[in-house]
Amino acid sequence: MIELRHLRYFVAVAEEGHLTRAAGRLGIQQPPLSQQIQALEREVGAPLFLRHSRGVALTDAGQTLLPRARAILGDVDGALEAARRTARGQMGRLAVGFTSSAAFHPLVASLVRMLRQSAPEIVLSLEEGNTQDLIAALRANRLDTAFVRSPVGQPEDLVIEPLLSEAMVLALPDRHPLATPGRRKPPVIALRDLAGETFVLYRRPSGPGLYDEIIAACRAAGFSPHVGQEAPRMVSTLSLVAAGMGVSIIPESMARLAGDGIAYARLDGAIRLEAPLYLARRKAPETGALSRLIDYVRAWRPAPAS
Amino acid sequence: MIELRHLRYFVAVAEEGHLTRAAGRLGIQQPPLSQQIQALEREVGAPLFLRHSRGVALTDAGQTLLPRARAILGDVDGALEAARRTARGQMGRLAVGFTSSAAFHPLVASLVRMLRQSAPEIVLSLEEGNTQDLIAALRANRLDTAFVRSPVGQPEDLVIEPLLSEAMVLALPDRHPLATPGRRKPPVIALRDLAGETFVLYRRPSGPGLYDEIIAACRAAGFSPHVGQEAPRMVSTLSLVAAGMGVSIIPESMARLAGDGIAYARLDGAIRLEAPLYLARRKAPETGALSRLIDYVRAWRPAPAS
DNA sequence: TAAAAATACTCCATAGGTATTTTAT
DNA sequence: ATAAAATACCTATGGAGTATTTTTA
Repeated sequence: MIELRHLRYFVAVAEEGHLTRAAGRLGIQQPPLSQQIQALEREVGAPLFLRHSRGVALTDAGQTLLPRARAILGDVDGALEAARRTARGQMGRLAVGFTSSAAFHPLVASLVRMLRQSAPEIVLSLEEGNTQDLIAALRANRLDTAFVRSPVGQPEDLVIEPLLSEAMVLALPDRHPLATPGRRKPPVIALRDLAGETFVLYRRPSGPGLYDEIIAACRAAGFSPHVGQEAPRMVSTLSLVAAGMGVSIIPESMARLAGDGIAYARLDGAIRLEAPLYLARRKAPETGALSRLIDYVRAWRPAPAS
Repeated sequence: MIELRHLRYFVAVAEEGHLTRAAGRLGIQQPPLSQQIQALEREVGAPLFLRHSRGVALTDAGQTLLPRARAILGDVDGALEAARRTARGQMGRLAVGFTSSAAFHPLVASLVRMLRQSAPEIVLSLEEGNTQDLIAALRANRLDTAFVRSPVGQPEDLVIEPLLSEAMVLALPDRHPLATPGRRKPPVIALRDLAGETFVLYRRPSGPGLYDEIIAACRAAGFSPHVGQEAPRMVSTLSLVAAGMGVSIIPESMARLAGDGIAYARLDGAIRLEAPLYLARRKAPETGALSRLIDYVRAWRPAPAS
């Protein structure tokens, strides 16, 4: 059975044109080298060298083999090095999912920037979806990790790690009486002032979420909100708000989506409305690129002036 | 030091997802396989498999390595097979030289056709030159073999093997009184009828050759030929004949170059004028493609109706 | 508890070392 | 006569085998 040793020895002999010198270079004696070359020739079924009294020269078969042997030895080194880089998280593929609202968070944007820059050999595939779908994709190994907004409990096979929590803000049509377009800083509005408003809210397909929290906060502020429209995705609420269908309460990071026709206001209420961000992943030991991502998002802090 | 064995075992384990099953497939026991995989992981510096209680699964590093390992194992097989094909003369490169007069011989044409057809992986390089240059190129390893017309003695380092000998024919301008354009078969002309003609002859840069033979044959026929022009290459004599500068005596195979303005005639004389064809090569053991060529030209016989 | 991998040890095949012979110029 | 490769023989590393333990679901 042929081994890399045979190819290493063959290349050395071809380069030296001399068994004894090649043996020296390889750190072995001439007789075992002679035997290994003979074993290789037996495997090939034809001589690779012509024996002269001043050394050896490649036969045609040897000339054919030499560049291929060199390439194989280089490929082996390259393959091992690629595996090492992958283990170090400098290479590989990483499938990251996120809910539509997380897509606008500066953490996600800066993560992508960091990976592109410091580990360009990582093939990043980003996938947007609702929390349900993302969790299913994680379980099906179609994603390595996902940024989600709802805790989803703590399933046996997954780790749902809280990363940060951000304030929620009020989004309202810019022609709305509560919007004050002239001002630089967003106004602060008390939650109870929204008692008469129509709300446009994102509702998770199943289970509790921000929806329930918002309802609860309004109740605590003394009114039961009138929900005029429920949106299937958090981004769609913004379109509906811009269209004047009502007001909405959204994570602060989405306010950077300063689309036409929308104004934002800070909220003041009895219950502070917070939108948490979680990182979900399988319990299986994180590998390479993923642990790099985890390290990064754990250490991440919002840029001071943003 | 990593060996192909490690890669073979790695691929088997990756494909089976199970050390014990992979060991069965490889015809070894599980413990040594476990050790070899560990040795590979030590070499890589990172685990390639995640051990579960139902088998093993590839890590990211393992996933990176797997296609590369497969490619390497395939390349090794391919390299050995290429060497074998080269040894069999089905592959490789072959540099063949020939004098300008041999270029038109059907043997050379059929040789090229045979190689193109039955061994397309042989890269043929053809080079034309005078005998001197061809011999020098052979010695300098720039050619593997050459078809020449003059014996050049039998140098120590070369083998000059006679292949065949062909009749020489008379080439004369087609308006010449001896030319009889109406006839299908070339006329037979006695050498002594050329006593009054002007000859255009190819003369080797050094040493004797066809030139001397032709002069000798004319003398035997009772006259000393009047040489009007000497040409540096045999093909050039034909141009000169076509231009009416005189008549020439050329190998039969060149008569197929039926250029405008030239007629051919068979010769009858006291000395039969023959043009031999030799194959020259180095004494070094012929390899692969060359021995294929040699076998072919030795066995070659002119096609019956040509 | 069961299934699989890892460890501990033993053995032997063979890579590699030493001494010598053969070969080719 | 010399330089190099091949052969013969010996040694010992490590690959593979057997028995057992450890690990994890």
